[in-house]
Amino acid sequence: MTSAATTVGSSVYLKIKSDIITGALQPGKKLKLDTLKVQYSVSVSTLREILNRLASDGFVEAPEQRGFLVRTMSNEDLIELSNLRVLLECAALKASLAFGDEEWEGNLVSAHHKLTMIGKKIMDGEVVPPERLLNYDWEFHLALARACNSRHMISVFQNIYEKYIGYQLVLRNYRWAKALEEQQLIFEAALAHDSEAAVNLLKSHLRKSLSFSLAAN
Amino acid sequence: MTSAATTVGSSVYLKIKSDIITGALQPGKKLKLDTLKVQYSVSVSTLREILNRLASDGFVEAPEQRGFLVRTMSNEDLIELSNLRVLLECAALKASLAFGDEEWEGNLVSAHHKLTMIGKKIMDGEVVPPERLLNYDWEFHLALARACNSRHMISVFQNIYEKYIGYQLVLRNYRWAKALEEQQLIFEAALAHDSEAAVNLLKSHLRKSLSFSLAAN
DNA sequence: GATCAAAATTTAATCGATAAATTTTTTTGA
DNA sequence: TCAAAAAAATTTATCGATTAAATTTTGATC
Repeated sequence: MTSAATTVGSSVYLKIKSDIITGALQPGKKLKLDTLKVQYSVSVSTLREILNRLASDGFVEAPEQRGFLVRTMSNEDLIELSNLRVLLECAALKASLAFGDEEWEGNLVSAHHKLTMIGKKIMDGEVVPPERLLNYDWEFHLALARACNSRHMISVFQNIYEKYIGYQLVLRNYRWAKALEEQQLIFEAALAHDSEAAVNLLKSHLRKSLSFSLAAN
Repeated sequence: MTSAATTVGSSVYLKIKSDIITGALQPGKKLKLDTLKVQYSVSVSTLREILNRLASDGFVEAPEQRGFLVRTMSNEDLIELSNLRVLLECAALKASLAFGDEEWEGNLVSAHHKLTMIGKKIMDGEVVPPERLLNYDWEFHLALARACNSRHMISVFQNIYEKYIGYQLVLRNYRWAKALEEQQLIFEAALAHDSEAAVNLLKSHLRKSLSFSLAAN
């Protein structure tokens, strides 16, 4: 999801963020400095830098004078994040379809192919680490949005996506088969440069994904 | 724009952020730890926590292993931020008009009144600190969006607004008269619960504001 | 005079220690 | 027995110092 890091600070940042997204660090959990210090082999100062970043990102809450805790996520939050995702991702997709060139299409085909491959493996009962699948899911959705010509848009979208996705990662049996079908249709509409169809299919995909998560709760 | 802070960390955070927005710390400027440490009377560790937060917020760039610098802003950035503002603020306004109750309207009337008052003072040639005006501008736009029932939406919107507004703050003679007229019309349409008109007026206001900033560059 | 390498300097990243605040426990008095 | 106050323990916020990396300067060579 992000590139390799060279400093202690950024590698532990990525690790903790990933641990929050995957649920290894559970929502609401108190993040005590002395404990984390040992767990991640890092000093308090560096740890505090990391937790401050994560607080700004919205993965950690930081009530004044009483440390840090993993952000909690209500159904309300999930709905809000999903709505934001629809708003941002649909706008980005529309722009991508307007601006996208060969470079963009090539990247999209590649991302779709990888997602399909790993999807088949899962359907065949093969054991696949969930982070791997999530990564391909992200790459596909990023590929759709990428040609929108707006770094700021992509950056906001990525943050919202990451916050949203944690919820689904916990669901052990997500509706992978259905999701893959829907993504296939989005892909085809995008390649055909049928903007309206692609946007509607994406919107519907995201809404169904939300309903499933809410129901499975 | 934000409430008072109790710790050294958060008060200096607000100060530095404000200094970046107002241009007291100029775009591209290297933020050397030893220098800032003295300037803001704070230790390196606390300073680094602050700069990490600002980096996540997008006000500061933090290239690996080479410290921090104030983020630069190209015309391209300004256009992207304006487009995002249109997308987010219009969606929020539409939702506000659907959900908004008496509480919301009362707050909006108050924000509009304050903005109008200070606008008149400026037109009369009175000297008003730009941060004050900016604060009222923010309060008005926040009041429009507030009833959208989405904390996440408001939080993203605020971040984009703050990044965008820095540009205009530098312009000593902004088109205040015109802007106030436009905001008056938006206000009236919002109170009349004319969703389509309000959204279109807001969109047009934001586009004109962008054009002005680009031309004045 | 230009180019590269090595040394010196500056700057950033990381660490452990102290001070300030919060939370928990114990004590005291009704 | 309970509640409030005081004391102790834990935890956070802040600081200064050390280590490591990047940048600049110097000096040697072509």
